[in-house]
Amino acid sequence: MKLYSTLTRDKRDFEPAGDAVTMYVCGITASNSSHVGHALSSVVFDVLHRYLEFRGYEVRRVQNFTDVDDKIITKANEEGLSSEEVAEKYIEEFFTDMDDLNVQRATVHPRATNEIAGILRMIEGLIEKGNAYPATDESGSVYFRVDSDNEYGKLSGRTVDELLEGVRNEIEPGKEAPADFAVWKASRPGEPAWDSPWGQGRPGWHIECSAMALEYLGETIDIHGGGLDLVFPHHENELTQSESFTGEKPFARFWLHNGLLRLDGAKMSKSLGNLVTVRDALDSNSADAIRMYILTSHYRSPLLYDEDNIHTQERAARRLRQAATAESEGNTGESVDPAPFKTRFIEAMEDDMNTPQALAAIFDLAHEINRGRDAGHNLTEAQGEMRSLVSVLGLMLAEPEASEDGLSDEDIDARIASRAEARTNRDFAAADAIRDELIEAGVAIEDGPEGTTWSRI
RNA sequence: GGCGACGUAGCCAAGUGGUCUAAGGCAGAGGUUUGCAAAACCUCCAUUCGGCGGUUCGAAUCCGCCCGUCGCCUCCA
Repeated sequence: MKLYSTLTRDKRDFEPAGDAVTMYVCGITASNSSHVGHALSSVVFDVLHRYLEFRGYEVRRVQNFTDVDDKIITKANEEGLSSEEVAEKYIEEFFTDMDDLNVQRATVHPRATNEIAGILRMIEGLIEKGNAYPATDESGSVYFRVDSDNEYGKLSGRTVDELLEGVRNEIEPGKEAPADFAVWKASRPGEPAWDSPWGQGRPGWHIECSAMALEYLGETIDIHGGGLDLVFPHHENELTQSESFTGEKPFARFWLHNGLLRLDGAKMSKSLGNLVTVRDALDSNSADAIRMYILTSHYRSPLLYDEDNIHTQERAARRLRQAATAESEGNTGESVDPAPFKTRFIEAMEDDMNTPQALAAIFDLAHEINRGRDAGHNLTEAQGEMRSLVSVLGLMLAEPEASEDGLSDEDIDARIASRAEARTNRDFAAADAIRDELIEAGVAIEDGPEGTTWSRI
């Protein structure tokens, strides 16, 4: 499989260094409900995980939670809760959202606050090696000395000089140089805090990920993933900390970054106030439609959130569902051969996870199955293969469930029976009225040779 | 200001030197089927890839300029 790495800026053949693929994906900061941008990133790496397993690899994926940071503390103060309670609430919500999106759990979901010991070991090691130093103003914070790594900037393609050309560079007291960043933050009274050799404090954001990757995946990991907005400073800092601490390079063999979701032309983010939460999206769209919308564009491209465009995927999803459940009307002895479509699917996925092409192959297979159905060919093998390929993309092709205020299955069956009677009596006006009523209630019906079937839409 | 990405049919979106007379989805048109529909199937739907030049036997794909959109440089998937 070829994958594009942000570090080398090209596509390269990917093989895991060890027996299992080790993958670290940056998770959320548990200070708010997850939005569709988080869903995008999670779906992308979920599909990568599923595909690698489909190709026979064992995958060890770690996705962390940042459960202590300034925003969580602010939120806790606003809501009169503890930091832990806020984090717990949004972590649970994240899992519910992701379950509903059919995103599989990572192998491990570590939380920063459970990893303090490893974080402290790492900071102490960095100080010993001269890569970090306690704040010069004795505040109790610890900073990473960017100057100690002459390769700093290699991931984001920036030099320290360029970074300093940024508009604002307030030099925090206690820093030796403006580009240095905190690995340990001294806490103020009332904030969550842990004991350390430098006093009470909490870990800096970047060091958490370095420590958790080391703890659960080792000194060198195969794939590091996250949103494109994390390249700088988060991943740049994580990289320099990890390589400085372990002395092993590379920290990550492949750096994968998904393109960002935009809304009304701007990136979806809390600070801009243009959020659509995962829950909002799931309230008006099926998980399959949301996943298909994400997967019809390449993962590295930016994606514009558009409710109408997502909704059109419902119809596309239905098309696949129909093909997967179609029943052949004859028995010619011939079978629909899925092999060429499976080959196309694999070739597409092998090329830096080209899910739009992979989906195109699935749609063509669906087309072939439908043709085979009309021709009376055997569909069993093709439909089995189709379900297998579709599941690599995490699509469920499930019938929509009955909504609480909708008609029950029994109600629907009863109405269809009345309609059948009306049709037998050639009272088409009455029959059509029942059909319109069912459509209004979200039930589509189909008259076939063996009677009427229905499905929720 | 610095760094970078993108501009393909009505809409979404692959493709990045010849297999492109450009995938797939949605929408649309005609036909088969149907009491009528729906779904399905068949056929059609960009001589063209923001504009203008250039390189090349050959460019949507490379180079230059221009126009337009967007991202990062600060918390962010």
